[in-house]
Amino acid sequence: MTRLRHYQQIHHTLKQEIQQGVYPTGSLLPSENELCATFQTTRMTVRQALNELVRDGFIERRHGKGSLVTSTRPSLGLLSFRGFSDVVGNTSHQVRTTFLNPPAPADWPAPFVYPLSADEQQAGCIAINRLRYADDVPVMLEHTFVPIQNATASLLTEPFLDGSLFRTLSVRHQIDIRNLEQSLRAVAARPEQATIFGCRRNTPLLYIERRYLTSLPDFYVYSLLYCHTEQYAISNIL
Amino acid sequence: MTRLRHYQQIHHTLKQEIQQGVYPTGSLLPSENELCATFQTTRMTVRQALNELVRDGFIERRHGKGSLVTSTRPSLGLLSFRGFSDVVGNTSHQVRTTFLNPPAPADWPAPFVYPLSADEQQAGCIAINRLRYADDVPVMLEHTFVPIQNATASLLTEPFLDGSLFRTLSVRHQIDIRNLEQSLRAVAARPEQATIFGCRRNTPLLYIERRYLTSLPDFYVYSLLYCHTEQYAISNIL
DNA sequence: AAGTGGTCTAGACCACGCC
DNA sequence: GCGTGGTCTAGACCACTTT
Repeated sequence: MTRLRHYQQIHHTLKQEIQQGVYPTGSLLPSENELCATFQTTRMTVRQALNELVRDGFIERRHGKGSLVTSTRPSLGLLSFRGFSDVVGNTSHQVRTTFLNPPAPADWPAPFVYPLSADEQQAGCIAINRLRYADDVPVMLEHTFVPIQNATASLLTEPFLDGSLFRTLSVRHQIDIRNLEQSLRAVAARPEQATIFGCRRNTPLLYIERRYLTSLPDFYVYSLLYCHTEQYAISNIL
Repeated sequence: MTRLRHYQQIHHTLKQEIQQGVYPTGSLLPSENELCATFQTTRMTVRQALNELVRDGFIERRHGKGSLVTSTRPSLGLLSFRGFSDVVGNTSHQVRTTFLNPPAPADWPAPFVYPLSADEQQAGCIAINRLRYADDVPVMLEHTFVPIQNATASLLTEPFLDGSLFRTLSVRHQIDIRNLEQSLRAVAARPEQATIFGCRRNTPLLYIERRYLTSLPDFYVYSLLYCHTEQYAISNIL
C-alpha cells in the first residue's frame, strides 16, 4: 500500500466533513488560503484536493466567491452514475424505496450476466431486491448483488444509511463508486413484473445491466434494473 | 470575449494535432518537458492542458512512460453495440451508417421534445436521419436536429468528415460536444419502425432523447434515437 | 542510469464577486 | 478595496518505466 498523498488526505478529510454535515449543502468550504494554513501546505496541493471534490460532484468552484457545497453524497458528475433519487425526471418527484425482502446472503444467479472472479464466485453475494417509487408509482425494480467481503458483511445486520447502499458503503466502509459500465435493452414485461408495476403483460420495459467500479481494486457491485417508463422516463444515466 | 488562457491554447493545439493525425492512436505525445520548451512555459501550465485532454478522452497518462493517445475523437456520449455473444464487450462489431435522406433544412417538429429558444425556433434546423447497422443488422434509427447558424449551414453542402457529424463540427467548426442530457424510455415499435428493423410490431425498442451541450454557448444539438435491442444491447461509452 | 509523469513548495499577478 | 479562486513561474524531490 503506497503512502497516502497529502492532497488525498485533504480530499478525504473534506469529503468526510461534507458527508457528516460539517459543511451542509449550500455552504462554502474554507477558502484556499485558510485550507493552506489548516493543512500546512500550499495552494497547489489544496487545489488538487478541491478539484477531486469537484470531480466527485460534491462542490462547485465559484470564482471570486468560494467552494460551494452542492451535494452531501457522491455523484461523479459527467463520467458517473447517478443514484436513483437523481435519476427520475425533475427532483420535484417524491422518491421512495422499499425492500422486497431484507438483504440476504445468496448464491450468484447462474448464469450471471457478468463474468465473476474465482474469489467472487466462492465468497457468494448479498442479494438486495428493491422497488423504487416516484410519486408513489412503482417505476424501477432493482436487483443488486454485492460480493461478500469483510467490509460488506455488516450490510446484512445494519440498516442502510438513509436507505442508500452506496452512501453506506462510502461513509461506513470508505468504498466509493468510481465509474460504471452499463448495457441497455428494451424488453417485454414478464407476468410477475407486470403485476409489480401494474401494467399489461409485454409492456416495454427498460432493462439495464450495470457493473459499478469502486475505489477498492477488484471489488464490483452489480445491478439489474427493470424500469417502467410509461409515466416516468429515466434521465441522465451517464 | 476573454483572452484565451495559455493552457487553453496548448490544449487546443494538441487537440487539433491529435485529430489531424499528427499523433495517432497508440502514440505518445511529447514529454512534459519538451512541451514546456515548445510552448515556452512551465510544467504546471502544460499539465493543465494535458489534464484537459484526459478529461476529453483523447489521452491517458502513464507514469514513467508518457501521454498515450487513446482516441483521435472525443468519445463523449457515443453509443456502442454489444452482441449477446460478447462476453466482456471487448468484441468490436462492424458498424455502418446510412443516410435515409441527405441532410436538409427543415422546420422543427411540433411539438418538439425540448424547449427551443426564440433564436432556434426562428432559424429552423437541419434534419439528419440516419440508420446505423452493427454487423449489417439495422440496430439504431437516429433523428438528429442541428439549429441553422453561420457555422452549421455548410453541413448541407459538404459531406461529413468520416461520416461523423460531431467530428465534422469539431474539426471544421471548432464546436465540441461538452456534455449531454438524455432521457430514456422503452416503447413499442410502430409499424414503420418494425419494417425498418425487420421485427414484429410492438417489439420493445429503446428510445432515447438527447440534448448535446457544446462549447458554443446556447448552441445545442438534439437527437432522438430508436434502438432495436433484441440482438445487440446498447452500451454507453463513458 | 536516464527519462517520464506525480507531487509539492513559495511565491506572483490577474479576474471576479461583494461591500 | 478586499478576499476569492484562476493562472502562471521556477524551481525541487519522488515514483515509475525502460534501457
